[in-house]
Amino acid sequence: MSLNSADLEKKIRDARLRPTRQRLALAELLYAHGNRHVTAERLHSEVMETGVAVSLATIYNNLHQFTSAGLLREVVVDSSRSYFDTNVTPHHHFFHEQTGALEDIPKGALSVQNIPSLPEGTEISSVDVIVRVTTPRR
Amino acid sequence: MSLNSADLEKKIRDARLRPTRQRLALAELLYAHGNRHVTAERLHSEVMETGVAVSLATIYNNLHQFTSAGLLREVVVDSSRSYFDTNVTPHHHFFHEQTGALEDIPKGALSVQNIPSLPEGTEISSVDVIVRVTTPRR
DNA sequence: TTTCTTTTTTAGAAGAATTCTAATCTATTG
DNA sequence: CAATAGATTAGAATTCTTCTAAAAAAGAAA
Repeated sequence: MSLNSADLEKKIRDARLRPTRQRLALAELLYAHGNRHVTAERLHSEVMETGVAVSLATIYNNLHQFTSAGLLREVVVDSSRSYFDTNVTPHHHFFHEQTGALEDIPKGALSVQNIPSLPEGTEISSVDVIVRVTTPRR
Repeated sequence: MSLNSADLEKKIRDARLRPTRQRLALAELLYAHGNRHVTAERLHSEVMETGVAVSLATIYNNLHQFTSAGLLREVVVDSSRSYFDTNVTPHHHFFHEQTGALEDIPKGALSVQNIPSLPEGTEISSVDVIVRVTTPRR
């Protein structure tokens, strides 16, 4: 759950990336305190607050590199921005349509059954379930 | 399945919208020949091909107005563009990650079970399942 | 019809998220 | 250290979408 600097550096090295100041700062925010769902903008403002200057281009570069390396998973819930999830094990999501909050649905509970035959010549890459919720007004 | 001009005009009027030349042209493309999944750009180029000039702003306006009126449903599968589905009954989708093709999963087959308790104070707005598929190389 | 009101369309500007570019900088290797 | 491969950066560019304000078209009323 809680990774120290050495763990974070190993995680980055294992992904065949160099442990730069910027990457370590991002990894700290992403992995040092449990699972998270972040947008590029959110991560950018968080890292700036820590005092480590990281350009937005670097945020995007690293979100994508981490995703390719299997350290992050992109979750598509909103057509206007991308969310990245540090929990890369198979699981689904609650998405609050008003607040934009994304929350994991614990693995095991929800199940998807009877997926019909796939389009000719294809194989499943993933099955994503989004339970969209709202707070009803009164 | 196949709607004629009178049907299309009624559909538009029932949504309390005026049957303008542009709306009729869009409705024709969307509803006259079975269910479809379209992006704004695709619909724009299709309508231009028919010879009816419709600005992109109008395409977006109408996709949203149709969606609010329950004539279309927005399907979020790709963070870079919006897809609109003319099938507004509850159902799920196959999404081909390489081609961008979106395909309905017939209702009835697939089922989602054991949705755990919702975040405090919320209610379900919709449950969306996307089965992402790929064509394996070779 | 003619006129009046409301809705719709439009071009183009503006906005937001993301990607690109090409120069500079840094981590690693020898 | 020096060389080099990889990383970061500012800012420009791109893409998709929304906004703006003015002109056009539709519906209602007389």
